[in-house]
Amino acid sequence: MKSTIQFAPVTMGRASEEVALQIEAAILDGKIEPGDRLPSERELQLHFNTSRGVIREALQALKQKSLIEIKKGAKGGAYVREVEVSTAGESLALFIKRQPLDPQHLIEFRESLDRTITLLAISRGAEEEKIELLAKAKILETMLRQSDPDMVVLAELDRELNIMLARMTHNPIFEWIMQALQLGFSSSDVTLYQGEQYRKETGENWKNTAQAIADNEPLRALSHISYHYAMLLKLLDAVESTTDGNQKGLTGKRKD
Amino acid sequence: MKSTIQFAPVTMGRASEEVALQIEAAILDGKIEPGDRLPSERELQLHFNTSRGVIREALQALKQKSLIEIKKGAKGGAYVREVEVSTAGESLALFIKRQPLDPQHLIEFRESLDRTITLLAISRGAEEEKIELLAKAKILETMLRQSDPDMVVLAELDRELNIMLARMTHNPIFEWIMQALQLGFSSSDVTLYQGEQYRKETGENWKNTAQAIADNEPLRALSHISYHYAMLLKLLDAVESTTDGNQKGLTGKRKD
DNA sequence: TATTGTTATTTGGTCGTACCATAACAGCGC
DNA sequence: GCGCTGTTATGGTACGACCAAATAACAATA
Repeated sequence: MKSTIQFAPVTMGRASEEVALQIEAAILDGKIEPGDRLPSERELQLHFNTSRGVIREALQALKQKSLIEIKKGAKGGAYVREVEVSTAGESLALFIKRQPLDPQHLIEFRESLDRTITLLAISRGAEEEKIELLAKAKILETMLRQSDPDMVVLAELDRELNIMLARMTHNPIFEWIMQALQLGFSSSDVTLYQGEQYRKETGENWKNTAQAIADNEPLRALSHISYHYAMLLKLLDAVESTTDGNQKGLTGKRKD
Repeated sequence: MKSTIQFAPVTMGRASEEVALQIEAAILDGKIEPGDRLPSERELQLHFNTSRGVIREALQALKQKSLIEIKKGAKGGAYVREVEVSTAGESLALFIKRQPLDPQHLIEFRESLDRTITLLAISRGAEEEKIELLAKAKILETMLRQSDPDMVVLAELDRELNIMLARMTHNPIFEWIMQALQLGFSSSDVTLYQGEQYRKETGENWKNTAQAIADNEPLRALSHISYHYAMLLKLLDAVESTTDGNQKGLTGKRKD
């Protein structure tokens, strides 16, 4: 549609980066909007007066940043993506995966986050949201009572509960942080569920916490949260003392 | 050093993604460590039994994720990068640029974070750290009293204070989050300092808060923090009412 | 010996062309 | 109208060549 978009020809440095920067700037400035399709690689190749490889590398970079989405075939090409919460979370998740964290630090952070979120959820969350949260918590608890629950479904449900709670703050930043955390730790959290006692108490705690939230009783909710994390810490100590510490706990890497 | 690293040849789907995934996995599993250099593009081309373009696109993706760093010339190549905090911050910055956040949400998040961090800093921070924090806070306050302070230096000092406080929790997660936030919002924070009243009160508040921390008086510290953010909100309201709301406040984009 | 200038080699960066794979579309025949 | 088939636009892959930069090896010189 718009041939008015000006691309300066490129000569210096890493050409692909220049191209990527120019396109990124165009997107950030809103000159190209989400849903728009930018010219085909062969056209861009002409616009920028460069080779197709350069264009491809630039597009690859933008795709990595989740700025664009690339489709094959006719009418394919690079489409500007919509902004999503999860988008930003991925890199944080990657970061978390690489940096082995002390589980205690993680727990401490999560507890503080949970407390804040819970308080906000109580004061801001809609009635229906609280009811839905409670319902889901009850489902989780029921599932956890079973002798041989499906770990994957379980982890997913736990994840959903956390995110739902974060969403109830009606503050996207908390939702974003929570999503990132879930993304980063989802794989390791599963292992925890294997402890039977942990399962049982976790289920109860979720239910109790959700109940307290539904009843608008912040102190009771916080109390349950504290209990939950205290238990987690205790469990962690037990695990660490048995395995003699050559592992990194929650975020540790497991051998294949 | 280790030629034992096995790369499976690639045939299906988007080859470059496959390559990227395999290398990423190798890095994440610790099979290749930070500082290590992976084979040259031409060698990888053979390992993966693919074209050089594919390899280049894969490397480009990993570079974008800040997993590797690419150098030219002899002894050049792709080197596995050290993990850095700023890495995670960049995507947050991008996220914020595209999705202007409601300043109130931002303030809310920062306040909750500050409160948690402050409490932890009081209980965990070493004496010297507290003294240093107080010293820096006093410097900031002094600078802010001047009629024509250097905004850039000021913002930098403010940033340092925040990060130092976060570091005093002795929990790297808080430090990371704070760094990411500083990275993401640094540009917009500067504008705030232009309000004279804000400057003055902010300086005093930092000094008071640091003093309270040094004195191990959590409640007093929290009180100052609350006051600070309350003032920020008030100021924000004023700004928004005057500009008639066509801007996004803290995170809004400014015209060139 | 130490410093400096030169050459060679390695390695990423770019270019160009050809070809393949796929997704949408346009006809065509039924 | 339905379904098949070819057409076409477009990304994905493959070679092959050359350029540019960084380093190393070596020679020349003070």
